[in-house]
Amino acid sequence: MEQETAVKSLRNKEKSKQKFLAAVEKILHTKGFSGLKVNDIARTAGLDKKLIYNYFGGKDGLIDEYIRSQDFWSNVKDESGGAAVNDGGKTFAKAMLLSQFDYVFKNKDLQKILLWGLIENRKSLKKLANDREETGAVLFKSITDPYFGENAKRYRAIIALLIAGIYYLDIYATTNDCTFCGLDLKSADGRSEIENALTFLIDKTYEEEKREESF
Amino acid sequence: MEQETAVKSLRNKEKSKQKFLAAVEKILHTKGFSGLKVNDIARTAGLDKKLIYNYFGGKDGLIDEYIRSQDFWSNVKDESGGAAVNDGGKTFAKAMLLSQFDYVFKNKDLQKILLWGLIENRKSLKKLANDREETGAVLFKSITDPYFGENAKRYRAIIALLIAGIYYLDIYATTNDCTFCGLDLKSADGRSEIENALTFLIDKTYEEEKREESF
DNA sequence: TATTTTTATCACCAATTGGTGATATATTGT
DNA sequence: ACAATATATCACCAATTGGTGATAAAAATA
Repeated sequence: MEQETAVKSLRNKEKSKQKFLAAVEKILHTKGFSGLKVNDIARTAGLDKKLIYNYFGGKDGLIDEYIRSQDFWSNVKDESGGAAVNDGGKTFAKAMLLSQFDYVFKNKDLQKILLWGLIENRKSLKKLANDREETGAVLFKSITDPYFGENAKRYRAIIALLIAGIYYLDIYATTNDCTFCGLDLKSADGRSEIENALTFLIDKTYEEEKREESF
Repeated sequence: MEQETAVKSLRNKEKSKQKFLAAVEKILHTKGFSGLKVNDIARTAGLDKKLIYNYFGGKDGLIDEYIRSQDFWSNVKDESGGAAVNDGGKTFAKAMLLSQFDYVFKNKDLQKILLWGLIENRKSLKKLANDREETGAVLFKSITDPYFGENAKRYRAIIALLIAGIYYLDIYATTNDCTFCGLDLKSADGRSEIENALTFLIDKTYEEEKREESF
């Protein structure tokens, strides 16, 4: 059957699968998801396209497996691992938003995936969105919801707006060299301005709550 | 040559061009911009594809002319036409953000165009973005910049984040039935929560400035 | 070594893509 | 009615798309 140490052999199924997955990543990075054609993928991988059907059941299966193979949120999840949360998640929220703003800007593959999720209705993409929702849900339910009480939903809406804004601005900055609201989102100047706005808005959001809390 | 009242005739160049533009809109609405193939466009228009090359110089020319033909921002520009701006643009900003949130959600074609601008580098799309920038620049320069003084840039960053967030959330709500930060962006409940957050954040933004202004 | 199974390639398919030259038909002007 | 012109259709092209059956070659098994 199979051998555990089947690495040195020229014909290696696992290695070939990895080549296809790497090809998907490369094409996604260079041409975007509209350039993901079976012929191109096979050519990029240096293998025959028939193997895509043999190993993944087709183009869709390969793409789904690629998306599943990427853990796009792992690098951003535990940025401030176990930081102080006795402030209602204020410092955590700040750190999370700032790190997301930076991480998404640098990770062009993630940008493509985010965009993809806005266009195509692929199951594996929905699973990705669901994962992000579930990790967020833990944070909300355990920390901010009890802290903000009756205004918990408004807090969620604020975070939603800021996260979504971060996504859009980062993607916009990559594909468009035009400004946005007069800000150059590629320059360090423009980006620090966004960072200032993020911390400012979070500060204001918690400031209000503190006042209400002390009635 | 030509006649002004050339409407009743069966062969009418202008009418045919309009048919092509309408076909682009229909396909864009149903299949998205990835479905914009010359053969499909011609079939949808009920005309021969050769005319696309004769009249528009090709597929790109046709698409560019479609984008130019649409004035996507006209409906949202003068929502609060000449409203009170002696409050530093506070009420105007609120009205603008809320109307954008509603308008973009309803206008699926505009969503496609916004998405398109995040993917393809089409000149006509950049012109659209530039138009939005220029109209915004007038507002910023004349009203909010002098009002916020040294914090003018931060104000711009806040508006950028909120506008971008609105875009992303509206598009997300259309193509994805999943929640975002636990909010159902399709339901009236979830959407009013976002609206609350928008007004809240604008209030907070101006509140701070008032305090600083009175030193 | 011989055989079987796995891995990979090849040739080929129908359908679709963008694009064009030749031609037909309608409209206009004389 | 006639030619000239504008409008539209048609047949066809090469290149690319997704997809498959037959076959070759390497590896594992006997």
